[in-house]
Amino acid sequence: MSTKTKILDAAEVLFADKGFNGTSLREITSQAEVNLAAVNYHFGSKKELIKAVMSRYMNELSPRLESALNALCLDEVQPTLIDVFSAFLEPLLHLNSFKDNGTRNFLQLLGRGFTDNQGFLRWFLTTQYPGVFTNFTQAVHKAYPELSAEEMFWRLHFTMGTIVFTMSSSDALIDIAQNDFDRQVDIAGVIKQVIPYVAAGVAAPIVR
Amino acid sequence: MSTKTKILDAAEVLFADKGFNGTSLREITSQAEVNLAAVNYHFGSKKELIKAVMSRYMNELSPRLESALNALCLDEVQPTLIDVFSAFLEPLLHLNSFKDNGTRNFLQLLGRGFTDNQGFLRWFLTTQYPGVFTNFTQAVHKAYPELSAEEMFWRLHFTMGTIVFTMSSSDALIDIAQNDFDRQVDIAGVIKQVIPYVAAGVAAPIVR
DNA sequence: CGCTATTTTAAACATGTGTTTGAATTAGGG
DNA sequence: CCCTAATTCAAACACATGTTTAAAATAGCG
Repeated sequence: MSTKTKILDAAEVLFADKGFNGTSLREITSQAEVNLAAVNYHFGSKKELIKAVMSRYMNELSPRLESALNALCLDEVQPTLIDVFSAFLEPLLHLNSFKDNGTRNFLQLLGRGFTDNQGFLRWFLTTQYPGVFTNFTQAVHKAYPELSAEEMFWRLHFTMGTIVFTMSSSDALIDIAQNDFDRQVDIAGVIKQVIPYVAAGVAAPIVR
Repeated sequence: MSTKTKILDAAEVLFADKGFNGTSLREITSQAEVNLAAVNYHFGSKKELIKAVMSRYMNELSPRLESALNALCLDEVQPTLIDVFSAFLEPLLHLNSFKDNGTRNFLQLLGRGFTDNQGFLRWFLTTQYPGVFTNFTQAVHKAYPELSAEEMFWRLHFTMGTIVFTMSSSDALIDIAQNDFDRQVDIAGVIKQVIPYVAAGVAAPIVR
C-alpha cells in the first residue's frame, strides 16, 4: 500500500474519532507507520490532508447520490419525502463496500467538519460539490412543493444537524442502546431509524 | 467586576465561537484583561473552567426547565409534543435576560460540548443534571405513550442533534438566511422554526 | 498603622504542535 | 550498471499550549 493511502486511512479514522483539531500529525503518521514528514511531502499541509480525506469519500459518494436524487426528479410520479431520504441509503451504505466502516467514518467526518475549524469544511463541500445540494433541494421541492425556499432552507439544515450530530456521536449512542435495550444496532439500523424522523420533520405543517 | 466573572464572560463567548479545543487560555485572559495565571489560580485548570462556564448556565436553566416540564406532567390533560417542546422556549429565552446573548451562547456551548473532547461534557451534563432528562422523557411519554423506550431514546437524540447542531452553526446560518431571503432572523426565530420540525420528527409514525 | 491572607503579576517551564531541512535511501528508465 | 528523480528519514525549527513558580501588590481586619 502506498504511503499516501496509509496516511489517508489512518487520518480518516483518527479525524472521525477525535476531530480535526484534536488529532495531531504525529498520531496519524505513527498509526500509519510512516515518517512524520510524509504528510507535508505528499499533501503539503494538514489542511490539505483534511480536504484529501473528505474528497476521497465525496468523489465516491456524490455521483451515486446525484443520480439517485436525479432519478426521483425525472420520474413522472411525485415522490414522498420518505422516498427522497431513502435515496441516500444506497449511496451511503455503498461506502461500506468501498472501505471498512466507510459509512460510519464518512458521516462522522461530516459531523466534525461542520463544527471544527469555524466551518471551513462546510464552505469546501458546498463549493466543491454543489450538485448534491441542488439535486437534493429539487427532490424535496418535488415531494413538498408548498414549502417556501426559506422554510426549506431551515428544514434542510435541521435535517443535516440531525444526521451529522447523530453520526458524530453514533459510537457512544450505539453502546448505550445496546446496553439499555439489549439489542444489536449498527449504522444501517440507525440510518433506518432516522429516515422517518427527518421525513416527518421536513413534512411538518407550515407555521406562519 | 471580579476577575472570576471577567474570565467566565470572556471564556463563554470564545468557547461558543471557536470551540473548547480551539480557544487558548491566552486568548481568554487577554480578552478578559486579566493575567494568564488567573485561570489556574481561580479555576484550577482549563477543564474546570469549561465546567464552570457550563454550570453557570445550567444552574440558571435547569430549575426553570424542570418545573415547566413537570407542570406538563402534573396537568390532567394530555399535552401535545408541540406543548412539550414549547416548554423549552421560556426557560431558554430567559437566559437572554440573565446575560446578553445568553440563549445563543448557551446553545452554542451545548453544541460544542457534545462533539469536542470526546463528549466528556455530555457525561458531565447527564450526571450533574439528570432531572432535566428524566422530566423531559416523562413529558414526551405522556404526549406520545405508544413510543417505546428504545424509539424514544433515538428520537430524543435526533432532536438533540437538530437543536445542538443548528445552534452551534446558527451565526453562519442566520447570515445566509438574511442574505438569501432578505429577512431579519434571530435566535428566538430559529427556535420557533425548529419546534414544529422536532415535534413532527418525534411524532413520526413508528416503523418496525 | 501593622500584619496576615488573598490576589495579581511576569517569567519560566515542559511539552506538543505543524512545518522545514538536508542528507540518506530507494526506484526506475536509458 | 549508472544516473537521475522520487521518496524516506532523523533532526531541528519556530511557535503555541496549559501549568507552575516565586516575588510583588493589594485587601481586609484587629
